[in-house]
Amino acid sequence: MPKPAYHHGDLPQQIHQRALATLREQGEAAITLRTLASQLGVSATALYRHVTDRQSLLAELAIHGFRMLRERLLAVPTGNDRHALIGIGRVYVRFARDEPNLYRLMFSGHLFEKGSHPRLDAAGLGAFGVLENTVARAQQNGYLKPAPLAVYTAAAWSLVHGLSQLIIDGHLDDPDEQLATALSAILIDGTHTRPDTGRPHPTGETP
Amino acid sequence: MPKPAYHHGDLPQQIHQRALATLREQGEAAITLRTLASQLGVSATALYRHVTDRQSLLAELAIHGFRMLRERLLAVPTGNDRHALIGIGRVYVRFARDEPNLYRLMFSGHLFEKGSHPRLDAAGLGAFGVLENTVARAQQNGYLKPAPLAVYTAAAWSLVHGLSQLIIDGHLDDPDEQLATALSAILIDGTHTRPDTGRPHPTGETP
DNA sequence: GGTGCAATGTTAACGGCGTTAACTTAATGC
DNA sequence: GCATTAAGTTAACGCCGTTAACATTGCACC
Repeated sequence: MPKPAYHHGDLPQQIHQRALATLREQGEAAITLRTLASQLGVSATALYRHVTDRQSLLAELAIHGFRMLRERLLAVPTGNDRHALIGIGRVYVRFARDEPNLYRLMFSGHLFEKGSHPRLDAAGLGAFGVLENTVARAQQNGYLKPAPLAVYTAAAWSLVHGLSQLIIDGHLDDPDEQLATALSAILIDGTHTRPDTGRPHPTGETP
Repeated sequence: MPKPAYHHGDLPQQIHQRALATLREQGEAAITLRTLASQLGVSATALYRHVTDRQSLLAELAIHGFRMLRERLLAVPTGNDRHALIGIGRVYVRFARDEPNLYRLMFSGHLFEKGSHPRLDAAGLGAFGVLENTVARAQQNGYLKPAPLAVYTAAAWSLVHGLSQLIIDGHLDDPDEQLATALSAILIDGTHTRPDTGRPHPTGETP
C-alpha cells in the first residue's frame, strides 16, 4: 500500500470530498473551514495551504457539479431528436433533484462574481454546451423550425432550469418526472416541424 | 408634524426600509443586523424588539417582494389571451431584472425552510396565483388546448422563473426583453389552439 | 549523507457576525 | 402618581473567515 504522502495524507482531496459530503447533507451554509478542518483532524489554517478561499472551495465544488451534470447529459441517447431533447430535459431535472444542494450552489450567482472563477465559467459552458448541441443537431436535422439557435437553447435551458429550481425549493412536485417530461414535450411540440415521435436520424426530408 | 413616537421613532419601518435598500444595493449577504442598527443610530440588540431573527427580517423583505411582483402582474391587461400571457411573462422577467437581489432572496429556498414562514408562502402563492389565473382564463376561453392546468402553469412558471434566474446571474442577456417575448411566444405557440394574434374575449367558438 | 529550501502544518490573534442575558429608561394605563 | 410594560443599552458568548508569525517535515542537491 502507498504510504501517506507528506504530513497528513492527501489533504487537498480530502478537503474536497468532505466539503462535498457536507454540502450534500446540509447545504452550502453548513460548510465552514473550521469544522471542515476539525473533521479532518487538522488545524483550521492548514486548509489555506490548499485552498485560497472559502469561495474558491465552493467554486471547486460547483465545477465538480457542472462536470457531473455534463457527463450525465452526454449519456443521453442521441439517435432520435425528440427523444434526445426530452431525455436532456429529464436528465437535467433529475440531476437537480438528486443533488439539490449541489445544484443550488452551481447556480447561486450571488456567490460567484461572474468572471472571478474562469474554470467555473468554463465548466458551466461545458454542461450548457451539451444541451446546446442537442438542440442544434435537432435543428440541423430539420426537426426544429429554423429560428435563432440562441432562442431555442435559451428556451430549453430556462425551462429545465426553472423547473429544477422550483422543484428543489418545494414549489412544485414531480415525483415521477411526469412534469419534466410533459414540459419538455410541450416546448418541443411548439417548436418542431413534424408530428412524428420516433424517426431516428432524419436525412433531410421536410413535410 | 407628528413628533417622533417613543424613543427612536418608527424603528420597525426604518429597519425594513434600510434593510431593503441594502438588499437592493449590495445583496442579501450584506444585510447584517449590526451595521443595520448602527446605520439607524441604534444599538444592535435594539432590533430584536421588532424583529425576531435575521431570517424573519429577510422573510419580511421577501414577502414585500412577492407583493410587489403580484401588483405588477395584476397590472397586465387581460383583454386578449395571447397578449395577457406574453405580458405576464415579460412583466415577470422585467421584475426580476429590475430587482435582482430581491428576486434572488424571494427564491432562495435554502434560506426559508418551507412552512417556517407561512406569510411568506402565502405571499408567494399570491403572486403565483396571478399567473395561474391568466393561464386558467386563457384555457377557459379555449385559447389553450385542454390539458391539466397544473401542467401549463408549471410550464409557464418554470420558463419565466428559469429565464429570470439565468438573466440576473449573467448567463443570458436580454437587453430589450426580446428573449422574454420570444420564449413566451414559443411556449404559447406550442399550446394554443388558434393561430390568431389579437382577438379579445373569445366567447366559446373553437376552430 | 548532510544541508538548505520549500512545502506543509500549528498557535495566536483580529475583527465581524448573530444572539442571549441582565439592566436601564421612557411612555402608557389606571 | 404610580406600576407596568415597551423600547433601548451594555456586556458577553460562541462562531466564523482570515492573517501573521512560527514550527516542522520531506525533498533536491552538493
